[in-house]
Amino acid sequence: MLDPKILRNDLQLVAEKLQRRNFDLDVERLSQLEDKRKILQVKTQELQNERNTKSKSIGKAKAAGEDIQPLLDQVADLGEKLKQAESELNELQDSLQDIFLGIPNLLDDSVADGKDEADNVEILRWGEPPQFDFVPKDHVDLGQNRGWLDLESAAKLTGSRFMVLNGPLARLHRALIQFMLDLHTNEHDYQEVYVPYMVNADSLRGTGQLPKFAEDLFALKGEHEYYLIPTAEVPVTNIVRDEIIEDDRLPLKYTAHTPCFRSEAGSYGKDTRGLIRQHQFEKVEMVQLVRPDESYQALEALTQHAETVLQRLGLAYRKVALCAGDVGFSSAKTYDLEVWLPAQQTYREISSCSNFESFQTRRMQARWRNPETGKPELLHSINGSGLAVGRTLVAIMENFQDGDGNIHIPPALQTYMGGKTVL
RNA sequence: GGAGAGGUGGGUGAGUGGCUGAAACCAGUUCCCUGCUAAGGAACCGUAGGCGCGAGUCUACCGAGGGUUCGAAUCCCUCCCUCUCCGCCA
Repeated sequence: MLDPKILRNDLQLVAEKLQRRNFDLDVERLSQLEDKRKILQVKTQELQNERNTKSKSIGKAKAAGEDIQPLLDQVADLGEKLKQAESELNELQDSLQDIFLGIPNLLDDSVADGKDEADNVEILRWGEPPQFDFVPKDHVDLGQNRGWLDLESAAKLTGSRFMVLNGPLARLHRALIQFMLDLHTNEHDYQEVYVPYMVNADSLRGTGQLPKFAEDLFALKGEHEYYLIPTAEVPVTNIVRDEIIEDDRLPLKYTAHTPCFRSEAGSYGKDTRGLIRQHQFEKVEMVQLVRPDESYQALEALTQHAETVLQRLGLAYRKVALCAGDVGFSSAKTYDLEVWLPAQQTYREISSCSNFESFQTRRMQARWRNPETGKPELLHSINGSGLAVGRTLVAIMENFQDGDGNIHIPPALQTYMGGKTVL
């Protein structure tokens, strides 16, 4: 959510900035509602004031043993008027809130203009895409040839966009998770957390998935209104919801491995082959909660932490800064890391690292106590994948295959594979 | 699932219809005293919002939402959560 003060005072400016994302803000309607709100709020508060004062004087009169009936008569119709004013005001504030919750974050000035992913800005490339003296297979062929990947069973068990892994591939998948968690906790100073895989609606509102993106989520049936998490970002960031963090605890750096569940509504026909786009996938996530003036520095560092995973594995990748049209709803600035996939002869997203500034923390009232002012102020939140495990598995299979259908295990993972060097 | 207890400001914890936005203590900030890494004293010290150039002033908030009342932290209802005991269980 944007700062309501900016929305009140600089509505026109906000609208202009949002144009960069192709978001049309209904300035007219918003300022009309806002004007109405002001009038109604003043009126309501005046009525409340009147009620409070009169009630107090009734209390005093009663204590003094006076007849309070005349005073009671005075406030006879006040209650009705007040009740109506209050409910009108509530209604108005609810609709303002609905509008506010639907407005995306303002972009950082460094974000380039652009319409879609074609306009993203490449920052760097790392590593050389491998050269093969044979036609490289894709991960589906590689996996199915050895019986490691069983999509038929997954379809039987559940449906499309799920996977069953067997034997060594299942182990490699697990090894990747351990490797990533160890790297971030041992070398990057993150605290590992284990969190629920189901969350309530408040948490999803906090990080921005609700109310606007409900169709991307799996909602549970039953007595609880719970949702499967689409990313660890949701439970981990919401740890600080409604909290005031003392300065000496900052920055908070969390890492967590969780499954992620996405309905992938609206992506029909996209990436239907293989493991690139699944309803359920594993991810190791990094989340930081930092002082506002440190958040862009933290974004660079966090992105670097994700890059380190790729570098240690020896996977070629490129880093791109998303353009205005491609940055997500809640983010002010986003870097994507894209790993080289030989079968597709292209770079594919494997990590997304964003600075949300105070967009999420305002929704969840996550604050810190600024020692300079002594006052609670909003934190900034940063997160990024480090990395998406399923896609990393795909990248390893495809990049480290040989002509005989073997997968060579990167040295960094070998200790996690019991010393094995080849799958 | 059954029985009971409870949810109050950054923390601990009083408060059972008006004088309580909330005692006291701890933490914090400022000042005083003290010639020294101690101790003592005083003042300030919740969050959000409205109006006002401003000093200021008004409103809301005591788990959440309803209700009763001129008036609710306090009474009633529903829900959520925590703790204790019993049952069940990976």
